[in-house]
Amino acid sequence: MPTVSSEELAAAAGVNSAKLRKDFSYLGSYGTRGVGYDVEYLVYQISRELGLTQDWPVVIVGIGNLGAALANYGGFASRGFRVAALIDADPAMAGKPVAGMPVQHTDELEKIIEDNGVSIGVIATPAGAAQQVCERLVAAGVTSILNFAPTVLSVPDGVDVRKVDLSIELQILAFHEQRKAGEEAAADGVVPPVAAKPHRKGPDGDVPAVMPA
Amino acid sequence: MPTVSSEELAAAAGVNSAKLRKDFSYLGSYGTRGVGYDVEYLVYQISRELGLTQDWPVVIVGIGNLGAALANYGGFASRGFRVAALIDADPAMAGKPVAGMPVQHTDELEKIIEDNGVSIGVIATPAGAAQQVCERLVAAGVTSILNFAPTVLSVPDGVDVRKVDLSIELQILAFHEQRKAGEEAAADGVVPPVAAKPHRKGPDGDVPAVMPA
DNA sequence: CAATCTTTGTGCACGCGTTCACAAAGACAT
DNA sequence: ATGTCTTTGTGAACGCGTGCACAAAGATTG
Repeated sequence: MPTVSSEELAAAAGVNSAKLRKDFSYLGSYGTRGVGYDVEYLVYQISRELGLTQDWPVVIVGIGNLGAALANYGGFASRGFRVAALIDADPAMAGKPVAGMPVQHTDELEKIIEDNGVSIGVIATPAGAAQQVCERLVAAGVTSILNFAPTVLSVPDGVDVRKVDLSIELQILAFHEQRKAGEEAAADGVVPPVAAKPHRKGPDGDVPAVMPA
Repeated sequence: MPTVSSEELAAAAGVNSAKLRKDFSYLGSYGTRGVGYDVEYLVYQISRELGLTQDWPVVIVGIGNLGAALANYGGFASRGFRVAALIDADPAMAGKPVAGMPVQHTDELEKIIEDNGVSIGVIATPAGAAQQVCERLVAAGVTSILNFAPTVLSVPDGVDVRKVDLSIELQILAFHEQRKAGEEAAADGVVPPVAAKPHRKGPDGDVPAVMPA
């Protein structure tokens, strides 16, 4: 029986082995003392807990470049997601195949959601259309929304929204890039604009808490 | 002179006003006691610290659906990012206009990066090509990489990589969706599969620490 | 100019998550 | 069967970030 120890997994993942064992114990995944965790059982437990063993039908609304990219993205199927439908407001798109699936018109939205028991919707429309689409999704029974449109959606209680802003990640890179440049300049004896007057150091001594590492 | 107090900002952002003041004090942004912060100066300070006032030329490699979506994304320009070039390995794409800009062939990669002083690269290629593209970017002088390809990139020290996995956000939604369903079932007296044997509760009592809220 | 009022900047304490460290459990060898 | 060795599961301690609370600063008013 193939097994792994918490120590091996921790080293591979770069985390503390005790934390890993605590997290596993939360799942109720019993390991065997002196041996480790049964790999197969562990994979199953984690998959189940994360919802990977379930079938999650999702609809993608707004089949522009981003919507098409999402429809073609291979990572969904392997994680239990099934693209139930591609929906777009443009009548010219209707019937057009994207990722081997015909695009359907927004008029069909409610019917599609009810017929497929969809509870997760992806919004990849322009910002202007997002709120309206959101409301129709929610009214039709969707309770989780992944929003790629650059707008903050307002939803009733009980509905989860996650907003993905593609430029935020770039922002973070630029922030670090800037401080790389600043450090070099400092090493050269030039005062960098950013660190010109470090009035006070943050709690971690360098990076403000609001900025992800 | 228009001003804001930390209290107002904190209420608007839904955070603690003391934390907000601490973060501001890190920036060296002096407020005026009894008055608050000068809005204009504050905006400038934060923009500068975050790198929004700088010009960040970026290249996007891999102009498929996702690359095109990124090229068309409006949120970049307003945050100091300038798309210096779109690069693709397909010779048929070369010269084709995307987002009002001709796609250039991978052969030009090194020259483009050096000519434009690019230090940030975006990889939107298929998984198979990502590592190779990454190495060429790094060799040409790029020190920050935003990776959309579903692969873990290995890079030398001093190079930052941020990986964006579009399915992770869906995963998180599905996780919460699952526990919503579990709670309903529990309320109905049915034992949900997830919470069937909660051997041990996590530190926060419910959600394991590895799962974002 | 003195008194009062508002809001900042920050020391201090509390709480939470991570890590340490070890007893208990089970495998494996003798 | 007994002892040894490995690895789990978890209580306890440590450290860090968040929030409280207040003194200092400056504006504003009489």
